[in-house]
Amino acid sequence: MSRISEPSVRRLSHYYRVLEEVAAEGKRMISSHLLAEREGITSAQVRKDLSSFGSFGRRGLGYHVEHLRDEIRALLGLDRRWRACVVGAGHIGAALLGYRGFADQGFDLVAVFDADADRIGRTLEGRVVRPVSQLSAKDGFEIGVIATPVRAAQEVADALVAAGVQGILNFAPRKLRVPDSVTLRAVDMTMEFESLSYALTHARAGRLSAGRVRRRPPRGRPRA
Amino acid sequence: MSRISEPSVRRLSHYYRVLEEVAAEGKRMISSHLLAEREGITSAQVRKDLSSFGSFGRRGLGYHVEHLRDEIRALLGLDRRWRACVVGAGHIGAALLGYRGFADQGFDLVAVFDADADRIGRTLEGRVVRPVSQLSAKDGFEIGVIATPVRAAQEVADALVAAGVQGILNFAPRKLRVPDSVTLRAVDMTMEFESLSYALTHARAGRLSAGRVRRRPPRGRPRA
DNA sequence: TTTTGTGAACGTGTTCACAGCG
DNA sequence: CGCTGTGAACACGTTCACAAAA
Repeated sequence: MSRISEPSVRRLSHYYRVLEEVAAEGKRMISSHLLAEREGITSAQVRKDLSSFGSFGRRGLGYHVEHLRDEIRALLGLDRRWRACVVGAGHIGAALLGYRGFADQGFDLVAVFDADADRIGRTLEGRVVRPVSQLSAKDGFEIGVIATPVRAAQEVADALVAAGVQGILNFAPRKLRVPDSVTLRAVDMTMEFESLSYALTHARAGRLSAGRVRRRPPRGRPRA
Repeated sequence: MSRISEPSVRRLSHYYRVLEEVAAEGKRMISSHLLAEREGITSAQVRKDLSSFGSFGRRGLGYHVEHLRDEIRALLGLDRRWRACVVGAGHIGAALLGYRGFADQGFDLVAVFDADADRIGRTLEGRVVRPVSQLSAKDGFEIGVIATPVRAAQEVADALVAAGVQGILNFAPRKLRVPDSVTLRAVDMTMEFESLSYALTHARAGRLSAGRVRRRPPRGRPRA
């Protein structure tokens, strides 16, 4: 297990979901081809990804569903719980706090902060909104989620770093600067809309890059 | 302007934002180096990206801020308005409908649909929630946004396609199947959390791929 | 001199194709 | 035979480095 590419890690998340589904269906083994099919990628890609982490499959048989699922869960760090806080008690903050799926995956959004005096003290999805000035290391947050307006985002990022978070998930449409020791991920909805707009605008002019269409492999046996 | 890569289009969105800021600051010209600095990429990348769309710069001077901004706006298809609808009147739907930024970029979220009888008829961010069964081609939606629970996502995607949308933005954490003629983009918050979790889990073991750190170019003149 | 535009070099991720094992 | 694991080939995106233009 040497250097793992980021796209590979993202695919791991997908494999994990498929495996959860397949496990629920009661299947015991799954082939790289079947795993790939649900994902829209090639079976070679699946095998490459998995083999870069270890030898999880059995030649001639495929992968043991539950075993592989557990291995991936551990690889992704989902076999533990993460303490996270949300900064920004607006619409997005509320949406995040209200979504049960995160807790199911081990992400506990245990606190909400906001700078707006009108919001402080009110309850949002069961958590009392605290003033952002109270953000400190003694709460032991490992992850900070930024759900503020753009103008506040960098300032909040700095505060989160000062509070000792190891990772930040940023929902504000702005590139943030954080020290190398802090991991940053961004969800940029505005950019996604714009990327869609670009694709639609250029779609009829020859289907340029309008959608990352991925051909399924020919599926027949290799010629010659 | 031949084949444009998707990463290149996404960077275009960033350039656009920087140019809006810089234009507001009253600057007339900007160099590829300055554009790159705000973005954390190399100036060569900026020039490559821009030159793949046309010759917008002037050697020795840089790029004219307002002109380049307008060119990119047109390239991204932001010089027009898009009719979009949101399916799913839950937290995420509400967050999207409540965010003014989309309208500012030309995306009009003109309607909300939901399958839940309790929600239908209620008002959400100024729009009356309509039954998802009413979704039809006569509303002329160009873009459909899926903000439903996972289990409903594929069904809703099919309905949107039937209603004639050209593009779909999916917020449900599930791979969707749509015809090639429809462009699909996905915002997967769950995956983003998991990617963060992976990075944090493996961070101390040698800083593998924990954060896509991009070095600024050496900045000195080329040696030799 | 400054800074763009771009072919060439490079690096990285994906696909192929087959050896190896069950 | 079926299917994984993997080196080799390939495709693609990024960076370099320099000629051309202002």
